[in-house]
Amino acid sequence: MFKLNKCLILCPIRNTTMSQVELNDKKIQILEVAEKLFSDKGFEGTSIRDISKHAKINIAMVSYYFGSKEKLLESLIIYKTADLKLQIESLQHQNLEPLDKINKLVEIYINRINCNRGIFRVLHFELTTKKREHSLAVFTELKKGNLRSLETIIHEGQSKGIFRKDIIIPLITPTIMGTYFHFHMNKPFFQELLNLKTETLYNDYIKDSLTKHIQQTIKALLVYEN
Amino acid sequence: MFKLNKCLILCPIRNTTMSQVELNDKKIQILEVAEKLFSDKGFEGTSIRDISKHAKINIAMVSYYFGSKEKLLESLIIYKTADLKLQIESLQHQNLEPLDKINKLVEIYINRINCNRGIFRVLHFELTTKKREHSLAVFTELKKGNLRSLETIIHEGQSKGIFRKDIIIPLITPTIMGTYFHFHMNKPFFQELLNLKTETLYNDYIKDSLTKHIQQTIKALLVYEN
Amino acid sequence: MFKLNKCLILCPIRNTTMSQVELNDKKIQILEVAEKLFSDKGFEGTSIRDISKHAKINIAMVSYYFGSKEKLLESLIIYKTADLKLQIESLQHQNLEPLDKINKLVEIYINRINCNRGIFRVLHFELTTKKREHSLAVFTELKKGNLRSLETIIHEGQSKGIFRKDIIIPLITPTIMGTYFHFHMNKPFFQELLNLKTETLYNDYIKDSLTKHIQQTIKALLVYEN
Amino acid sequence: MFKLNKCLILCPIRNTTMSQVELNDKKIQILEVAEKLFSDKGFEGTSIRDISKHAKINIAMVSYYFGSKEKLLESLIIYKTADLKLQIESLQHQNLEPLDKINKLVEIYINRINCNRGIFRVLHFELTTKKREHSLAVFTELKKGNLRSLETIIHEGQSKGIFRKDIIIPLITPTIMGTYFHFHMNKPFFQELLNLKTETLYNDYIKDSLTKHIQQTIKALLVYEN
DNA sequence: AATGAATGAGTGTTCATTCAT
DNA sequence: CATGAATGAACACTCATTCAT
Repeated sequence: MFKLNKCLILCPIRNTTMSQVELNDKKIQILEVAEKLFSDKGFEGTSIRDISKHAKINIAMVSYYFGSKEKLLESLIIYKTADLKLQIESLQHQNLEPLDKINKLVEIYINRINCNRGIFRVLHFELTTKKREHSLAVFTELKKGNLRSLETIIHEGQSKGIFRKDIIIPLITPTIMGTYFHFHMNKPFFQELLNLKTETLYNDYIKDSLTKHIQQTIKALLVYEN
Repeated sequence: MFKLNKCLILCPIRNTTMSQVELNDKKIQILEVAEKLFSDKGFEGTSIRDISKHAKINIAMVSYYFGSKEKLLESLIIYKTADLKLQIESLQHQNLEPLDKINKLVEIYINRINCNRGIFRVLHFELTTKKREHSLAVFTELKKGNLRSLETIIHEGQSKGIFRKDIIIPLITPTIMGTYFHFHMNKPFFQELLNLKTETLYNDYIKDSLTKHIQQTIKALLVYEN
Repeated sequence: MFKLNKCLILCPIRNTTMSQVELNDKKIQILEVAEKLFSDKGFEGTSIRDISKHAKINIAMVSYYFGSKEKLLESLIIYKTADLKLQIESLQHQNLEPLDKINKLVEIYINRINCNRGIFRVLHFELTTKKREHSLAVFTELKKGNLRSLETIIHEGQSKGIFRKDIIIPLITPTIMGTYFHFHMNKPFFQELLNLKTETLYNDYIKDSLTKHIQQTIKALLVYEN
Repeated sequence: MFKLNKCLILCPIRNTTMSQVELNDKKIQILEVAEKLFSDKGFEGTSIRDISKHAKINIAMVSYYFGSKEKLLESLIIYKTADLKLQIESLQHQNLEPLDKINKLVEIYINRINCNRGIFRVLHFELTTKKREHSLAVFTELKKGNLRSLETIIHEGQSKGIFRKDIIIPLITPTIMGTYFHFHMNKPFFQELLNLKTETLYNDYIKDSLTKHIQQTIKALLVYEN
């Protein structure tokens, strides 16, 4: 329960005014459905008819509201990534030890991604496809910002003598995010292996064990000296 | 040069007889083209027309040879994953220290995946889609086998007192593989960030710096004591 | 300058009350835009969206004002052909020699059609389509009236012994109008051929050379004896 | 009967090898249907469904055979205009008086256009639309060639002192063709007016009276001196 | 054994029109 | 009175697949 709340707080706030398109309830409904279907079946594997059926709206509404299927994807990405950046940035101004900041950062990352599985899946599936290199700009900016935040924290730890210096900082994010993604991509495999039969068990495992594993891994990498 | 050879040796041997379907040159040609296109544009984003055009074969050949587009994907997976398992298994019988075995294992993993980028991308993109949970069996067996090999090595290190014991072994593979995948999925991002303008530079970075980063990370995780 | 004025005088007077529909400024605006677009791209090739965009009105206005796209076309034809008939009729009561009357008639015809290129194009393109045989009534009446006027003049000339008698009067109008239309339908061809680079040059050519050619042709036909 | 034969002889020979696309029977069937429908309802007013229904072929065949609806139109134009030029050219080498040549030319023109009503309607309707200026090239060349033939004949007549010299030759074609077109465009009007109830009567009127009217007109224009 | 021809189902999109406000 | 939102039908076109040869 507590965790669920935590997640909701971190999830993107609905109906917030967006820079590009106004979002009424029906648009949001379409976006939510699209996120789920794109995430489940991929962009090309999802037809506008699918979306309209699940969202219980007329077929023509998607083109009417978003212009095209492609633009729907763009709107979806903008909508869902709108407030992703902020929390990481705020972290570096908190009064915490570098290691605690890193642990916190990992927790935020995993929690945030896990709450937004759908869109992150889309981001990874569709944006890395050569066809759609274009919509990548927003996502790239997000990654750059996050990397800068991470660098600030690690440099702080390095100058305090806590973190070792022979590490490649840009490769730390792949380790954090990649561990989560690889785990989640192989969800059925790990559900069977680790006996995580229900969604709740699976989610709890991510929030507890997996998060802890990643924190432990990053800590070891940053602190351990040969 | 040396590395390229190494890679070629590890890559799946062409024309090897397969259990299910006989592969003549034309079938292989189709499979190779399919791998590239599926990897670039996804399964749904690739049409049989695309494949037949690139493979310079008749459009009806794909259905004729493989039965359907879906079955082409299955054949592709079987074809490309056929000899993936063997080398990891042989590792545990080599006369090496546990840590060296781990380092070797990471190297083999990354090298193998990197040589087979295309099919791994397909495996991650298409097999994790709900639509195609079915073809997963082969892949699952592979993962289980690899996990057993890893466990053997780590248990050896643990019983020798070299590796710590409070680690979750099944989560180590996600860290190894996930780091690579996340890096590769964001190829354009890292190419710009790390100034890896050419394919050669990019590949060398993976084989040197990225592999070393993962080895360093896993080592730290296994060896470091709080 | 003089000719331009002349043209304006002959053009349909705006805001005149019509029998069937009242025309406010917005309706007229729509009609004018519709004429241009129908003329340029055809009836089927023009969408209500096009019209509403160019006329800067709401998309629903067209259906609201005119009932349907089809009825808009009808309204357009009625609106634009409303005062076409009058001037020809008045001609026969003027105190002129038959040949001068014919010359005058040709001039009026060509000038009038040229001033109303748009609607005449629509009349020829869309009304001759089997789909829309129905709206033809107005146009037919117009043609009948004009033919009667022409007959009166020619009969006058024939009874005066000026015009030959072995001519088929109803075929004279096709020669007059057809020459103009065929010229105008091949506008780009003749603009290149006759070096009529600007709109002004093109219009002047019609008002001078083309009109004279038609007058010369009709005169020869009427007067020449084998 | 005789006239029908004459027409058939002049009409484009089917199944003749074409430069660009091979035409099998089904393609020709589609082209014939397309010609009729485009002629009746315009290009935009005709849907691929219409064509496929009338030609009793699958909807997909049109795109399959011709690539697109637009390209179908192009193929149609090329197919139907392929052999239009030749006959006019051959005329100037015949041993005839200039006036007879002109009469012959008018007869050929009218006969040819009348036999190919459908395509000429398309040529005039669709090619003069701004949208499709592109496919015009073939047609333009045809017109230029025809104009040159006409000029040769008239110059011959002028140098022999038979034809007057104060005429604008390029405007003669509009008079010939335009008279026919305007007559045909107003087919229902003239059918009623001239009591041409059947198709045969209508066609005979064109071949006799209309042709004679045009010949008479052009002769008068060329020969008559003020 | 291999393929060109053909097809029905499905794609994303645009259409003219309606209707509640 | 006027309009933004919404809709079902139709659009051109592409899809994977089949089948006669």
